[in-house]
Amino acid sequence: MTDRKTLSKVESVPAPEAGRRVLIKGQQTKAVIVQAALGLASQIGLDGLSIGAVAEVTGMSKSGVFAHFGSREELQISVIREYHDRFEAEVFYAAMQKPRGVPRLQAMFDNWMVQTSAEIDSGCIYISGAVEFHDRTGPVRDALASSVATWLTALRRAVELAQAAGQLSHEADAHQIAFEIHSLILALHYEARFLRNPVATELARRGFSNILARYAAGSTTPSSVKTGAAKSAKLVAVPKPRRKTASD
Amino acid sequence: MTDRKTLSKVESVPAPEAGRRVLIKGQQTKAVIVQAALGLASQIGLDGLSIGAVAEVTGMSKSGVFAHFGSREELQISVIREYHDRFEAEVFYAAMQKPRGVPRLQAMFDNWMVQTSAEIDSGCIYISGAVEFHDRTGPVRDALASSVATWLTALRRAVELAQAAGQLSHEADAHQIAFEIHSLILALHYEARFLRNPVATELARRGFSNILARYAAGSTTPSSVKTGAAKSAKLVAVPKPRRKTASD
DNA sequence: TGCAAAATAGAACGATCGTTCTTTTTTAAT
DNA sequence: ATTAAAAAAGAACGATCGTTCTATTTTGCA
Repeated sequence: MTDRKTLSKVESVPAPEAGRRVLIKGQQTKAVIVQAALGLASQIGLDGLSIGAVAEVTGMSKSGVFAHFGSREELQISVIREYHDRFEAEVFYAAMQKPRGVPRLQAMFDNWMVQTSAEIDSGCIYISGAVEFHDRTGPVRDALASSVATWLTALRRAVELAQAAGQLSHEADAHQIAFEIHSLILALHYEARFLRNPVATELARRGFSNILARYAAGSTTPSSVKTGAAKSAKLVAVPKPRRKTASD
Repeated sequence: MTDRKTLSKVESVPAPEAGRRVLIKGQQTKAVIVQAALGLASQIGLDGLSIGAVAEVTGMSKSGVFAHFGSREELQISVIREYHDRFEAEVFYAAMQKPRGVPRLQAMFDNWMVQTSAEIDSGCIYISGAVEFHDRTGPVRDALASSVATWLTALRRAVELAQAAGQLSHEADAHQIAFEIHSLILALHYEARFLRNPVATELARRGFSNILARYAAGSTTPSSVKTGAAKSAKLVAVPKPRRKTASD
């Protein structure tokens, strides 16, 4: 039940139909707790997230907070779900409104940059969590890895759609392009947040432009990007087998 | 005293000349402790490094370990210095034997890849430490940031030398190229260590090849070269006072 | 071989943590 | 308004942490 995968806002409220007594107060405060916990976890990490700190922030008692989750792990997982939902809404869904191809890919990156730029101050649990749960096992790690993998898969699919639309060349594997995009975000976070490099944001943006230019369909030189849906005359090797691109 | 900067193996042993009684036993066990502590910190992070764990690994008592450092922070700083020295020897100095330009830059990246590949199992305190000490202050963070910044500066200088030698174009700023190289290493670590992506190493290598190809002098903009000692236009990062940087 | 200094061990401290148990307060349907 | 369930508080537990203090052992020069 750790899986989040795609959109599934369901399950949040246990549906008051069957149960005789339905107290919604618990769900409300639970939501408040999760929001506060996400704020804390972003700053000090999922691993450093303590129930006592959450209690202090929300003005509750430790046991009061604890009762809503039954364990710290469950609280951590709730935080991951909350972050997943927010990220999905603000980065993924927002970009899905753009037409397939480079425009959508560009929107994904732009939204991701906005998100990451905000996280230069607040922190990012996808990045801190990766470090904290490197070689651990258990439901928290699974929830985190699953959530990240879902997003990276969506990113790669956007690259594939851009290739299918003839806007990016098939010269490189979609995995390669997605990897390079991901790497820019990681470097932005590292250099801006830790090293306090004020130009990191610009470096990341330029890096993305370089990637688009390099893989622009039909251009061997990164001089221009062809936005037309021209069929790419592949000058270079390896025509990739097409994949069933789950349409939208 | 937190600074490490360039090579300076001095200071490790307090020089037995003046002191009347010199017991070297302490230095020996201290070195053993630091090595063990580095091994532990690589796995669980600098922040998770506990004196009790180090004591258990080395077969000593907590207070016995503690006495060598006086505080946990000092132990952490010793670990950072140890890592810095190893990294410098195996990645930086080893590459400095190659001729300036692309060969040296390639060697730096190759050595870095070897180091990072090994750290997919063991962990890397430059990466975990960055997450743990994001928005903290104090000597530990300073030591860590200083050490990382020193290496990234060396990397950027290698890029500049390759540009000066006419092997890389001046189309892009050296900061941009160094940033993109750094980003590949970070993504390799993230995807290989956390997401267990088995092809991450290959993706990173190919990414570096792409960078070299993109910025190969004469490929896109045949901006011919100034072989003179190119003055680096500094726009950057970490305003540190310059130090005697062994020219080469 | 003595002997002081250095190195190490051992026990205990206050603090914080997640968790459990018990008690009190609040909620919402009757 | 009554009342039982749900929500929240409060106190206490065992464990772990960094650190301090006091003994004990080991070291290396005289």
